[in-house]
Amino acid sequence: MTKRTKRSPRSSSVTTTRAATARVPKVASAPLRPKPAANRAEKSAERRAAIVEAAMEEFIARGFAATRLDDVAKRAGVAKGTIYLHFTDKESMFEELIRTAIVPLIGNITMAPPGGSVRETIERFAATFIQEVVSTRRGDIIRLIVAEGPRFPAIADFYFREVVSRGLAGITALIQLGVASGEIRQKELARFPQLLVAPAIVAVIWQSLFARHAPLDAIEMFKVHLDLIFGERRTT
Amino acid sequence: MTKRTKRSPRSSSVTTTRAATARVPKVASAPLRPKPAANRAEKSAERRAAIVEAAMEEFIARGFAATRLDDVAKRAGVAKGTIYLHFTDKESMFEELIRTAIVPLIGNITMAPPGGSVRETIERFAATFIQEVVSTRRGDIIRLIVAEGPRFPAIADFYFREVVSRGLAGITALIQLGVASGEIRQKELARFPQLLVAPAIVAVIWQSLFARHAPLDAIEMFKVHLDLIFGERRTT
Amino acid sequence: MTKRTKRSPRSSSVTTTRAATARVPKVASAPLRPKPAANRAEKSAERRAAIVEAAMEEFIARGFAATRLDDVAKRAGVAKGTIYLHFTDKESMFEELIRTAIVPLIGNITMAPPGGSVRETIERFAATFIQEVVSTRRGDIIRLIVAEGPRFPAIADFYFREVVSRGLAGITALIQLGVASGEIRQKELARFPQLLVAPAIVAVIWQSLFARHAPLDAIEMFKVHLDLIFGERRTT
Amino acid sequence: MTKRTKRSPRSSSVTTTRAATARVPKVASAPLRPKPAANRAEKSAERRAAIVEAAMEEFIARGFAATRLDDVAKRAGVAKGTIYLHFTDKESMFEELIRTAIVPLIGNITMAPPGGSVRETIERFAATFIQEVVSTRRGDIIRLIVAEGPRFPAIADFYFREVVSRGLAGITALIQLGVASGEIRQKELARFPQLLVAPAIVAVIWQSLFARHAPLDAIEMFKVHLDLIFGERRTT
DNA sequence: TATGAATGAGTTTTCATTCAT
DNA sequence: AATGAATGAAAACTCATTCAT
Repeated sequence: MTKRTKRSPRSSSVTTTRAATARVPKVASAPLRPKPAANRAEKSAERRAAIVEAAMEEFIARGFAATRLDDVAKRAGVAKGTIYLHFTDKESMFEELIRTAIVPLIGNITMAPPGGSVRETIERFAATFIQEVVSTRRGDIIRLIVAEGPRFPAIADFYFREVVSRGLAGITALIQLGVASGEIRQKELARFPQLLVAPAIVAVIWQSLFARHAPLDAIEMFKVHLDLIFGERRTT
Repeated sequence: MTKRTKRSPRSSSVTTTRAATARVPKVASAPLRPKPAANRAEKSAERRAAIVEAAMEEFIARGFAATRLDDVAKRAGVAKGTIYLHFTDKESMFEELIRTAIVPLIGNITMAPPGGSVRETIERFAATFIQEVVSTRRGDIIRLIVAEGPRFPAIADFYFREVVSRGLAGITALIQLGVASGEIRQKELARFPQLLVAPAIVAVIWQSLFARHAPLDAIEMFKVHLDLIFGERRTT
Repeated sequence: MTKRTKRSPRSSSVTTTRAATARVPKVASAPLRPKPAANRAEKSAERRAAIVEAAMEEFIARGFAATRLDDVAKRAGVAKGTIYLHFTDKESMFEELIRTAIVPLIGNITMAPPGGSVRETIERFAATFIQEVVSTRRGDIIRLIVAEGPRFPAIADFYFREVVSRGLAGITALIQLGVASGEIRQKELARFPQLLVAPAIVAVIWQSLFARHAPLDAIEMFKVHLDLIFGERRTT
Repeated sequence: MTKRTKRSPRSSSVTTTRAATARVPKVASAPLRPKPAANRAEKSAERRAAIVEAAMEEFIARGFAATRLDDVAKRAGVAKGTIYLHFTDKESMFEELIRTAIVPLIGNITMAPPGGSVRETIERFAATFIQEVVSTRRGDIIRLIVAEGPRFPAIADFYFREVVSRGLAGITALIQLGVASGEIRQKELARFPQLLVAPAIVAVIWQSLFARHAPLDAIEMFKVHLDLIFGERRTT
């Protein structure tokens, strides 16, 4: 993107739609049919999923510019040309990948069931987030966005719009709930919902950069963080 | 190799004038001219500085892999080959840049004068950090480290050793001081000094990714953060 | 990397015709067409052969260091990148070329049919060698080995192992045969089989360096040489 | 040479002259004056000799194209620019070097004192040649000429004119002398004086390519060779 | 004269993209 | 639809040559 002079029409909306419909849950799909008897569409979808999976791994491991489509194809078990049957080019592939990657995240986030106290809700959400994101490959996606965001404004924009602003809105609501119920003393916290998630972000970064030097217990850290906000906790 | 065409005479249209202006004794010449006419060593140092500066800009803007040394040279106003007089190759240039970039950061961190309460000390340090790092180009260096760290383990290692572990050690000491003096109620905080700096990290990331969508008052956010740790502040 | 401008459509002006001509079952297609239309594997082999041929010419004409792969590609009628589909890099290409170049030589050498006297056998071999090597491009390969050997020890090693030591062993055997049969009086010759081939080597060198100043009748020279060894010959 | 488009006037005659007058016998010059008190001209001559010496080593080790003037300068202990005070460019430096390198060889060759039988004369000459050339760095110069000759026709021409044709003429005369005196039975040998020196050439090549695999006693080999020509020798 | 930093054309190598099969 | 050989623009790196000091 940075330097590309003329970009052929990429129709990001179309591409995104395609991604949404094509994306087949990798593990769940297998049992549906006996392996060999997959039809055209299914096979194509499988191939696409393999490419997406492989590309994700490579992009995470090397970043956008250093990733070779050759490697992606090899890892996905398809020919290089096949990638171009599913994606316009490397750049749009990357953008689409990042976009589709966060779909499940949003699902989990908004799915947070509302029962119990505000602290419990947040704790539950945090536990999920840490287990699903910080400790997994998805954390690397966040790092990837941090890494490539400046060069892919479209991604930063999309991410801000679809994830960050929504997520922070939800957190703000929770904080206000907590303030109203007296669980949270610091009213000002609602002005900076980022403060609530900051330890999670730091945990994500820590895992990919420094985990091997000094492992970090993200859950425990987050609990201490919540103690700062809600006051000393009683149990573990 | 054998193919090179003869080099055409460079800019100096009148070669004969050389004899007139040149021939100044090396060492004695320095005092003769005031500022603009630097000697060889100085000029070389200037060039190197220009390369470092230009490379920093390019690396920050594009990341390691997507940065072209051609562009670095152009931006620095030197020839491509000149870069190789100062750095072995692109990779070691990058590593050296990252390393030298944090030297001033360390300076500022360790320079923190010890007067006043723990909160005041931290507040002072945070203000400096935010002004000097979050709001400047140096914040991008942190983002760059986050972005390229996994591909440059040497950098992550160096950074952990020289900056992170030292910084966290200092912060831990401060926290323990605060706990001892009663300023900080949460003893557990000392186990996770990352919590103290998390908002600063988040601010850095926010600035480079989302600032244009929603500006963030990092200083104010940090104050609210400190209120969580030290209890409600009195003044603004 | 990110900078690439979109590739303009290559030579094939009418892309639509592709659908008509394509879609032929891979394996079955071969017999359909006679000679000019080679299949993929054949075409690749042809290309490789063209590269080998072109590279040989260039290496012989310029030596290793001064040869440009650009020229090799141009001469072979392929794109620069195509070379790298067949060879790892310039150096290994050179080494492989030299290695494969001598295979036919070895074939000819060992193929020497055993009939007649020792002198006749040697004469026959020498005639073959001179016709096939000294007077052809292959002689230049020998000169190339002499030229580049010191910088490519692997080549010198290989050549010594596969060609020189074997060839000299064979010659030694022949000499001993001749000594035993009384054809050769000088028993000591078996200690220096190099003496037998020395004129051929000198002829090779002479051809590439001095032929245009003074042509050399290698065959006649070799006959005189054999007269020294076997005694005066009867006919011319 | 091969590709160079425009060559600035190199005035090879002038250059050669310069070389002839500038060339100071390296070892003999030192005792003439106490080391530190060398004057301008002497210093310059010393520098030039150092460059010639260093260049020779490098050219022999790497060939023309692969030799870097940087390395030559370093080895000679001068600055890179200094080379250009003595030589027009790399190419003319190479040509001049090759030319001046054989001057002492010619000296030794023509200096051969005429006493004794033809065999003795040749034996004496061969011994000198093997000791002075085959076993020394000068043999590599011959190999260098073989290696680079085709790319430097001027060198091949010069060498043929100044060394080869003269040398062969001398050898032819010797052979005719031997034939006349009855020492040599093979009259035809005079038609191919190359046969006489072939073993020496082969020895030179063998030394640089295969000596480490199988050492070759060049003197002994040459004696056997002479036995072929003159008949069995009596003593060693 | 000597120096060596600077230059930039030239060379090797890579890799996104195309297209005949 | 899938393949993967072929392409060639672009990028890293080299090094002969220049020239200010």
